[in-house]
Order: sequence, then C-alpha cells, then structure tokens
Amino acid sequence: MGELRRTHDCYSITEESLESEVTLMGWVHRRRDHGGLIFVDLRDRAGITQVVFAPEVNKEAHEKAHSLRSEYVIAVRGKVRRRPEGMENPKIKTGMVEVACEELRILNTSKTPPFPLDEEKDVSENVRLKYRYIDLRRPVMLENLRLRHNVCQAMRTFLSQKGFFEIETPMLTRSTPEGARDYLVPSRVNPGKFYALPQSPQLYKQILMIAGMEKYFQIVRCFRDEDLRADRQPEFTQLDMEMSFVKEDDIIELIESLMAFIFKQTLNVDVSIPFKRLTYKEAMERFGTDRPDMRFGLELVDITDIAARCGLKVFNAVASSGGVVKAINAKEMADLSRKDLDVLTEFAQSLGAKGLAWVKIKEDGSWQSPIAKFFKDEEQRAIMERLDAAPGDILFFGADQKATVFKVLGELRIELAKRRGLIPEDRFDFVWITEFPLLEFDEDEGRFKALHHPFTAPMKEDIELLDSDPGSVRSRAYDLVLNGIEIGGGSIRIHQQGVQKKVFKVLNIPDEEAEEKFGFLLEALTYGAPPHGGIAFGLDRLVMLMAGRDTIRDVIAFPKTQKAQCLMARAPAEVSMAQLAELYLRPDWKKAE
RNA sequence: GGGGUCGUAGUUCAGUUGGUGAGAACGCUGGCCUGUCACGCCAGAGGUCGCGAGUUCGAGUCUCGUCGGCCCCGCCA
Repeated sequence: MGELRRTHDCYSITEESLESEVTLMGWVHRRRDHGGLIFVDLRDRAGITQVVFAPEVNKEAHEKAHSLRSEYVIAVRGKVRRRPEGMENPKIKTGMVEVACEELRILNTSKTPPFPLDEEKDVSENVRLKYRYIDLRRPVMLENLRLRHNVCQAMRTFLSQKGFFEIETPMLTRSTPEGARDYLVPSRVNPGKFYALPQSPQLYKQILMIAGMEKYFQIVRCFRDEDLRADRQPEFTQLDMEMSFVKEDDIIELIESLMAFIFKQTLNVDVSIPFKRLTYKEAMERFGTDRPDMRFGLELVDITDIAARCGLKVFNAVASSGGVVKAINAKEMADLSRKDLDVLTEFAQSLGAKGLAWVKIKEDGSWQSPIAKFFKDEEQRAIMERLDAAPGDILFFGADQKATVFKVLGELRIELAKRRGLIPEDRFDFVWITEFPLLEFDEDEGRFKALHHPFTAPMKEDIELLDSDPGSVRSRAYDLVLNGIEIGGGSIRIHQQGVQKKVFKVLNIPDEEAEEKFGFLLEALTYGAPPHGGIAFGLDRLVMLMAGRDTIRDVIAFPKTQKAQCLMARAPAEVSMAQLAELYLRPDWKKAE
C-alpha cells in the first residue's frame, strides 16, 4: 500500500467531498476501458464509486489501469470531482461524483471469478458454497450479514439495558437422553468418554438462575445431528434467555418489546404489539398446525356433526370412530380446473389423506361435486352456512383421524394461498401459541415424551392429571411464530425437585438414569431454586424472515449442505490413524447394514 | 431410512422419436475506441456432456449403479 492510507469508503464519497483528495481501497467491480479513458467501478463493503483514469490526470495510472481485471484489489488516490453535465448515474448513491485517479496501486490480482457477482443472477448453490468468499462479496449477501449483525447488536443493546447479563456456557458438555441426536467429541484424557456439543444451553441457564444471576442471555451456537432443511442446519444460533421470578406474561411482554425494538432499529418497521395469542388447541383446530401463518384466512371449520348424519359412508365412518371432518372454504376459487383438483388431490394423498373431497358452489347456490348426492338440501345448507359459502367458492373436505386432517388441510391451506398469491410478502405477522400439551405419546417407543423438554412446568390446574391422564396435561410453554415459521419457544420451568422427579417418572426415565444424567440439576433444585422461565429464538430464522430469504443458508456465513458438509473447507474429513489412536478410537468402523 | 428434482463451456441454459463436426448468451483472451456506467465494435480461445458400467452399428439422449446440489416426508426435547 506504500504510504497510502484509506481515507474514505465507496459510499461516503459525495458532493461534500468535492475537490478534496481521497484514497479508496477495494475491489474492481467492473472496468470499462475506452482506450483513451478508463472507468472502474470500485467496490468495497460500503458501496461503489466510479474511478476515472485519464492520461491528462495521470499518465502512469492510466496506463496501469489497462491491466486491471475483475476483483483485482486496488488502492486509488485522486480528487473527487463532479461528473460532467448529463453523465450522472442516479442508480448509485455516489453517482453525482467520481474520483479522478492520480495514483493507482494494485494491491493484489485475482483470477477471473468462477461466477459473476454483479447481478442477482442465480448461480447454483454448490458453486456458491465452494467459493463462499466470493459469494459473500455479492451485495445481497453482504447486506444479509450486515442485517444479522445489526439484529444481534439490537438484542444486546436492549437486553443489557433491561439488566441482563451475557454469560457463556460450555461447548463441551455431556450427552443427554431425549431430544435430538448429539454431536460427540471424544475425550483424550478420559479414554472411552465423550463430550457432547450442546443442543441448547438449557440446563446451564437454569443452573444460572439457581446461581442467582436473575437475568441471563447469550447469543449461542447450538448443535443437533439431524437431517437438514431449508430452515435447519446442524449448527445454528439462538438467542437464549432466562429470567427468575417471572410468569408467562412477564416473558411474553418483554419479548414483544424486544421484537419491536429489533424491527424498528434494523428495518425501521413498526410491528404492532401485543402480538396475537392462540392456544395450541385453537391453533390446531383453526389452522391445522401449531405454527400458523396468520397473514391469510382459509381457516379450517369443523363439520363433524353434520358429516355424521349425511349419506356419505366415508364421513359417517370417520365421525363414528373418533375422527373428525373439517372443511376449508376457498373463496372464489371455483374456477380451479379438473387438473388443478387432481394435482391438489395428489398433494393431499402425499400427506396421508385417502382422498380430497370438494364442492363447487354454483351461481344458484347448488353443489357441483362428486359427493353432492350424498347430502340432503338441509345438510348442504347447514354446511354452507357454517363455512359462509357463496357462489364461486369451492369447499375442500378432510375426513380422518385428527392428526391426519390437521396435517392435510393445514398444508392444503398454505398451498391454496400460495397458488392464489394470497400471502402478502411485506408483512410480519407474529402470533404466540400457548398451552401446549406437556407430553405426547410416542407410538414407536410406547411411552410419553416431552413435547418441549422435560424441564417444562405443567399448568398448575393440570398437575393432578399427571397420574390419571398425562396426555391431557397442558404445559406453561409458549412458542413465537412469525409468518408461519416457529422462531422461538420457551416455558416456565420446573423449580421444585418433587415436580421434576414426577415428570421424569411419567416420562419413564428411571430414577437411576435421572440421577445419572440430571443429578446435578435435581440436587441444585434443592438449594433454593427460584421460580424461573425463559425462551430461545432461532436467530438464523428470524434474520432470514427479516431479509426476505427462503433459506437460513443465505444469512449464515458458512453454512453446510444437505449432506452436512462444508464445500469450501471440505469438512468433515478423514483424520490420521495417529489422531484416532490418541483418542482411543478404533478406525475399523463400518456402516451398519 | 424414503419420495421428488437437477447435473452439458468459467456461469446460466438449449440440445427433437438415439443419427453429420455439441450450440446460445454472458464471461474470458487479443485488437480498436476520451464520457462510459450491463460501454460499443472486430477477432479468437474455451467441452472427460458429474463418474462408472450396460443396451446399440451408433448414447449428451435409453437402462442400471454411483457421487453431488436443492426441495419434501420421517427425524428435529
């Protein structure tokens, strides 16, 4: 760089800098070589500034500029001047001015990048991930990471101001039963023993409450060795929080202010608080899911009672065997073609439905449907009234066990909304889901498992049901859902050893195992554990939604592929025998047949 | 573990029922060009059609296997 020192970035060169000498450093975004006159769009993290190389300003710099290529790293010293009349570029912020180069230094050359980074053009993700350092230079990716930084910054500002301590918890911890598969780390000094990377700092943050920290948060990496999705990575980041002496509403209100603060600070968006609230039961009944997208209607309506007395045997059978019949009124969608309906039927079947019954409402209010003949006039009227059906509407029916109907109609609801463009893109619709079941029955294992985690407190009024009817016990858990995606979840925790032991018992975790795995928590609960509760947010998902992206990979600097590999660093990788031996690991592994 | 989809030049893609030397755009290289900003004009280079078998007189195209990207189900307290 010689004696050159950077004085400005490529965003701050404006008319205020006219006539002053500046030094810029950055990458050659594009070169337009006119022979006698050369233009270079110089790009840095902040923006783009046009640099002009003219022989009358500096002959040497002009000559050297012929050799510039895309992504060369250069330093440019020169004077800021107004562009000639009519030559302004209104598309960029610095478009009124340019820098006339008096000295050019090539700080580094570059091979031709493997893909263009100037446009929004879609490049396959494997190439982008292999050359992630180039991908991240693209302004859109840079902005995603900038937003992520700003969101973290807002979280820290807000929580510090509210009296929270940011406290780190261990990355090398112990494997716990329940929950996701752990990533294991062998211990060299303890042959045959393994650490686990944390799935969340759950136990540590509860211990911190018992330790009297009162208000804790951490922006922390978590690990789960499960298959990937667009919104799931094996390592992800969460905003983890815990507070003592609180109830549900304390946490909910705090989080609403936090979200409002984050959105205002980073996007200048006003989100309206308080957020809507739905109980788990209501969410399932009306939307078929515990993470409903509230940006559109198409709600599920129960018609089991009418279905029970109609002439359609499939409906009767479902109604009399404990199942449900529900319907969606797709307003003004009766123009769906036979082919559309076939596709939707296949869609429903792929989710476990046996079929997909539909009814088109004709101009005169009569039914056009393969199942019309099984319904008396009175039954048709009753259904139409309940669904608020009018000519031009089409009704879809789901009849099966509850879980299937919820899933099928819940997904159908989203599919219909997508097809018809009913989902407003620019809205942020939050909703709290409360009163989750504490437990759910695992058919495979033949026992109850915790829906959230085994430290979630049951609702007081349901505690005695723990013995008689565990499946109906509601918990003091709450999830925050944004635009149909779960972005956070938490609960009031159990702070009494007796209750915790009882829950372990219902979960069929033997005393010895509870003692072995969670003994330190059970013991800590006996030394003055305050009532406490908390919540954790998926930072990646939140930023993804705020950035309007479809995958969290776009807001993570170095994400992994669906095979859980890093294409750039090529991880995971084989290790030497010596390394394995040092860890007392046998290298003769084989994939189980 | 399962279903779907994709893989052809550096990139994004086209390539018909299997049939002449595998194409386009952008990018790249060289030349010309003093007001461009997706600069323009001229010329040129660039391919293991992901990989491996098979069918066939003949395979980018068909079959099987395999590797990889993406989407989904299962899984994800």
